[in-house]
Amino acid sequence: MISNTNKFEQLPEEKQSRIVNASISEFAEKDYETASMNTVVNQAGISKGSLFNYFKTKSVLYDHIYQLALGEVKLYLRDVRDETIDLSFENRLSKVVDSGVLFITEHPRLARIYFRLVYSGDSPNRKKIVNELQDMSDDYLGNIIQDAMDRNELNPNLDKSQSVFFLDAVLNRFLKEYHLVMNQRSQDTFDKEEWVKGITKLFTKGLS
Amino acid sequence: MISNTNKFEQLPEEKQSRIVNASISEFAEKDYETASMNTVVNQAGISKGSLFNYFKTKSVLYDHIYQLALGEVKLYLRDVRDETIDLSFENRLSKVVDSGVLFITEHPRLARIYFRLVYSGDSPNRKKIVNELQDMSDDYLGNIIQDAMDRNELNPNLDKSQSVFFLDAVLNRFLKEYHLVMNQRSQDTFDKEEWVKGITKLFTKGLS
DNA sequence: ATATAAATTGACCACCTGGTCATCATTGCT
DNA sequence: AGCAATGATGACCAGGTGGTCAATTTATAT
Repeated sequence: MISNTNKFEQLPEEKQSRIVNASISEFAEKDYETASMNTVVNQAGISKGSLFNYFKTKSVLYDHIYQLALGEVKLYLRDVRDETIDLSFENRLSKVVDSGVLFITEHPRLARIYFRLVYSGDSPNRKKIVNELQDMSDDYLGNIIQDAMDRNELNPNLDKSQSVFFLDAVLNRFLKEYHLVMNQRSQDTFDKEEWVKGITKLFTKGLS
Repeated sequence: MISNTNKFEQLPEEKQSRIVNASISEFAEKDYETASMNTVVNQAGISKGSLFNYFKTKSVLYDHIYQLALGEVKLYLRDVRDETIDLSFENRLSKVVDSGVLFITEHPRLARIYFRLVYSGDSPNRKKIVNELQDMSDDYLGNIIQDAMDRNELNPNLDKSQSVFFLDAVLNRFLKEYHLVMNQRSQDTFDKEEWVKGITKLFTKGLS
């Protein structure tokens, strides 16, 4: 018995997914402190003792769910990175936004957990996790910017880490807004292409 | 007895400020659900019954504190708007950042409550409050951008609301980061001027 | 079929929450 | 001084929390 989640991973898949599903829903709906283990066990249709047998504490369960979400995000990021190496900065940026939008559409609850995590919440290990995400984003966007600088699409004398910060800020905020609009089911008034154009223009030419 | 907080406002100022102080600390440290009225009464040195006499519910107390914070923010915004009407977009932006930095420095706990509120949290009336703040920001930054467009400092064909969105995203994220760095007392490595320069450059000329 | 081991259960625990209200203390008025 | 009214108190309440564990069910091996 090496891993904490070993007991859980040896469960029949159907039971696993019932538990994961219930946990995702609960952690998406309420923040860490407010999320209830009782709700999880009821929704999953298992007993409380079992859940605490599979995951020693609430914090361990949260960590498991978070790792799932992170893994999923990484898949999307890897894909879009590989598929856009040869594109211009503008086109690449556009694809990155698309990928974020797609993730939110396909995994709205995971997106919600993500936004909860980065934008506040008192999840355990929050600092560690946020730093981890920050490093990932810095690395990811840093590469895209560096490539564009190498091709003279962006000013090669840029403060790279600052530029990454700005890019990250705008992308994250945009995706957060998109997530919100999606959840309110009023996406009709939301012209994604117009926004993508605006973002790329801002970063290439500014507002003047 | 018209207002809900009337009883509270008739208290001796010293007692009022003890209660306000304790409340600010508690709501700054924990989010709404987790913040404890017991902690507030202990810290303020009053009895529980009294607190619930002054503020009928936790939510009413929170609202009172939030209104205080909002009022304070508005003072800063009004000041910087009035003082910078004649400045160029760049200089004006710089002053806005300065003002935000000053607010965070002088009211770190209120800033924390603010960030908690906008970036997540399940405060009561959250949606209403966030919309209120959003409108305020839209109005405020919208004016600055409009002025710059009128002077041909920014492209007059800009999508204004989009530009406001971007500006708001970057400014907020920057201030959030600044607030974080301040709280870790490691501001030595933080070159504010360099960041202000970077922000104004991004919005005027982009990254190329 | 039986004995053993492993998995599952839910009543139960100590603790904390927002909120109440009978009781007591203080004040102001005559 | 005595009375009334108002203010302050904290024990108390119902309800919820994360977590435990003796007892029971289920699976395995012979």
